[in-house]
Amino acid sequence: MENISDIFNIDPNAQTKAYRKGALLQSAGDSKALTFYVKTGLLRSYIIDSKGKEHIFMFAPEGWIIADVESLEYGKPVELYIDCLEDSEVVILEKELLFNAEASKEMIIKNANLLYRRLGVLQRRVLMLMSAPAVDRYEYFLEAYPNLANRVPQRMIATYLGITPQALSTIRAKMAHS
Amino acid sequence: MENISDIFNIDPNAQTKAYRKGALLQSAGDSKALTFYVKTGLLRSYIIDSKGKEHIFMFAPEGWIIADVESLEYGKPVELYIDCLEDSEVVILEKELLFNAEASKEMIIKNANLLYRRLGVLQRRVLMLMSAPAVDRYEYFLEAYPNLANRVPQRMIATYLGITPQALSTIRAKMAHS
DNA sequence: CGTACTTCTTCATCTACATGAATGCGAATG
DNA sequence: CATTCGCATTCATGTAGATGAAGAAGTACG
Repeated sequence: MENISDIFNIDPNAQTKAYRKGALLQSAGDSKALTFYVKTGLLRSYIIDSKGKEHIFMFAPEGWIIADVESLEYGKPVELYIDCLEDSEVVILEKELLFNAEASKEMIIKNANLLYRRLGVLQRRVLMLMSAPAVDRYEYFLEAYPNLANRVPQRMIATYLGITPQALSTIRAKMAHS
Repeated sequence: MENISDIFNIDPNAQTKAYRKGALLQSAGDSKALTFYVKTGLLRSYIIDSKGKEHIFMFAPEGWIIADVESLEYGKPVELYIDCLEDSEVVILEKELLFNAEASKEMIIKNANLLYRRLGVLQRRVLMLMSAPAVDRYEYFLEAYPNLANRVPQRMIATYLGITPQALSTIRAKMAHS
């Protein structure tokens, strides 16, 4: 996750919509996946698995873009819920806007490079999930997103890391004792 | 993982290098991360964790591109090993070629969209690693990459799924019994 | 042909983390 | 102010998958 603010040909005067904390912007099963640019506030995307458990895919603070890319790109049913963790102002984007032919070449290259960086972030995420124990994933999260740790509840950090809130609690307890 | 062949402004006459099965093309600790386009054969990228265990990040059959994107984009030390699972012909790319200003706008848009699709694939991978049990991940792998399952030894599929070869063996035994 | 090597499998044991329940606490709400 | 509710914590128990060892079968190579 790196900041992709003021990019993606986003018209700073584009019409924004305001949502209250807790508002649900997209739901699994929706007919069409949307793309949101976050001007202010904080969004998250997550799935609910077959046992009813939440798993957070990503957080999107101001300047970020968040979407169900798999659904957008492969036409699969929408699977990611997207909601507000804080009061937020967002712009709803058409996916085609990101790389449309009207944009300047420089802008497209800029956007493409940002996507490429996202790949780097996801590479890290996959490798951590496969190879690192929960405590290491937590420490990496704290380093990589220090401000987020203060804005989101522990239980959400836990489901982002792929563990339960209880497990995170004991990890934190152990870390405090040393 | 979808096919990204004949894209990425790859000159079909570009000079290719031939490598034998088992050849190591990139190693953790290398000073500069490389990008490989696979013309024929099969490559993989993987890390070796602190306990000496391998974890495969991805396979790259003919037509694919493979690289340590995190190192390329964030200037981090090279962490991914890349080697040949079959005799292969590859083209070594400069990263800048992907989105350079000389390429046509259409080509850049094409490339950017391919990157976007890769994001969709990685989204799926992360969600599976977080929420799905090993047996589901294996079944998804078989569906998504049916031909790879025949070209790659079980133990590598296991480390791609994030489990041990023993665990995969018992999963397969159970699946055969039903 | 025999030896070595790799892959796959099975089993016994161990461990990281999940699950479920109980408690305390602070913030929101009437 | 009292009540509720969400969040974090702790504990007792359960389980998916790891670990380590050992054997069977296939393959490479002298």
